Amino acid sequence: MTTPQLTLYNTLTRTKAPFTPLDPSNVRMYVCGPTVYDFAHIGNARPVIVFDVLFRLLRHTYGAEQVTYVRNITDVDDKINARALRDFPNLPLNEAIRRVTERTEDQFLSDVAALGTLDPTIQPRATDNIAEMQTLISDLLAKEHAYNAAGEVLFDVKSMPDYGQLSGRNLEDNLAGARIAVEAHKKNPADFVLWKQSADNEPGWDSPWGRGRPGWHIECSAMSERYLGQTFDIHGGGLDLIFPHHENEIAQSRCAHGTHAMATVWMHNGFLQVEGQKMSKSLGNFVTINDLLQTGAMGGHAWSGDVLRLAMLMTHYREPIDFSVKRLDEAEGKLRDWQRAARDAEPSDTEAPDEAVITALSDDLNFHRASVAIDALAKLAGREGGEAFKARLAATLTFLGFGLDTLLTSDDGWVEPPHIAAAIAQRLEALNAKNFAEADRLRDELAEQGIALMDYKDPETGERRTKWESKR
RNA sequence: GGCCACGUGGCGGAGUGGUGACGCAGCGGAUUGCAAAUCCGCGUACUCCGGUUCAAUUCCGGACGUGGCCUCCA
Repeated sequence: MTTPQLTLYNTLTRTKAPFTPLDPSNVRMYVCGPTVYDFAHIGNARPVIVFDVLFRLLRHTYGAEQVTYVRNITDVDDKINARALRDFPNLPLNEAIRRVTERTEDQFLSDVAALGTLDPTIQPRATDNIAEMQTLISDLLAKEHAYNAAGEVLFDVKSMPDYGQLSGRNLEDNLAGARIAVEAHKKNPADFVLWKQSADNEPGWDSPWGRGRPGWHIECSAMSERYLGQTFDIHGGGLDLIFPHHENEIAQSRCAHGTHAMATVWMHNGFLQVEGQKMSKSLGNFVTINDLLQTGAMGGHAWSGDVLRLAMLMTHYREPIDFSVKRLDEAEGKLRDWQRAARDAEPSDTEAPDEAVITALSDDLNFHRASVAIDALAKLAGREGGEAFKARLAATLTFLGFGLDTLLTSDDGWVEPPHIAAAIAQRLEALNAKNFAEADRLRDELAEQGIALMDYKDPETGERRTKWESKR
């Protein structure tokens, strides 16, 4: 079977087009990662999950060793400084910052691992790439795309004739907005900082322009160049990064290198609301990945990471999502159906994921269409003689980053709490004595604990058996 | 104010210039001590107004609505 042609929507051209890697033996993707100052929220999880699916698809299409995926860790930022001062007021600043960034980075990595994501090939930190950033800034100054003013190095947007291509805005539009505070030392209000000076109580690095720290966009230009080259295939992130972040990355990289493109395809995931409202701390509906994994912040109980993953993928990545308990319930039900259907699949290293799933994903990551194919597969797997379908279903779920038994309970040697086994045995005794009232009482008692019983006949002996699952 | 997305049945969500995808929920049936699970069956939706067309939910224009960006933000 031939591999379907991958097509992707490109923000740069606002169209969907066939994807052709610059070098099929090394397909290169860069995704903007977290700024490590606080728990990642559920909105942060979306690009992580979406681009993980793309990473998996690229590995499937071009070969696992032929894909390089870089996701950075931003560990220099004024929000980090503020957090360090707040949380560790008695430590020296550098030590306090290190505590904040290490703790937050560890939390992020364990959160996203729970979401079923593969590790990116490389996860560079901004602070390990300061020298590279300085080289870029020097190049920009040498080519007169940047200037030094009031102790800052600024990018001169007027020096780039086609600035604004990605976001579809021009400098006049930006001026029309007129809400940008015009700073006197800027030649143009849209000019942005490449390097700024640090006070003694701020983190800083020595540079030709004095002790200071990098601006907000330069790190991605530096790290993508270092690990992926001056021009690479795919650059991804959230919708909100189109402007100014990605626009300015493009400006820096292209002007420094004299290239006509930084990345061929620019992909942006849509935004997310929580229960129909914009997520914000003031509304009190700010939900972190960790809240969902560990607490009852949404729906009164914790959720499995792969349920969060499916809830996120149920909607096309470019569409807005209303993240809600109802959605999570639906995702959990669907994933449980899939896991049940794949139960007892023969383990196999050679079984390939379902072709219809690959085809659907190859059409600009149409995950929902893929899930329809999985539904069909699950139905076939559940039937008599569905062994081959089971194996393919299991391979498909694994390929997509879902667990095979995270939602299963009493079957497959799942650990059964003794009190449940005892109650089930008692109930079967009552049933054999035709004492239905007592049997129903026991069943209700378990139901109150969230344990749902299901009776069925043993296929061999015709005897009544009872299985259970936790039900919320 | 400028720029950019998007508006499909109770909900989620594909897709298409011409016989209502699919899932969840719901309803009916089989099965069951009763349930659950499972299986079978059931749904005349495409924001509004114009235009193009033999034919539009699908193409074009406008209106309205929602969301995003223009300031750190996934």
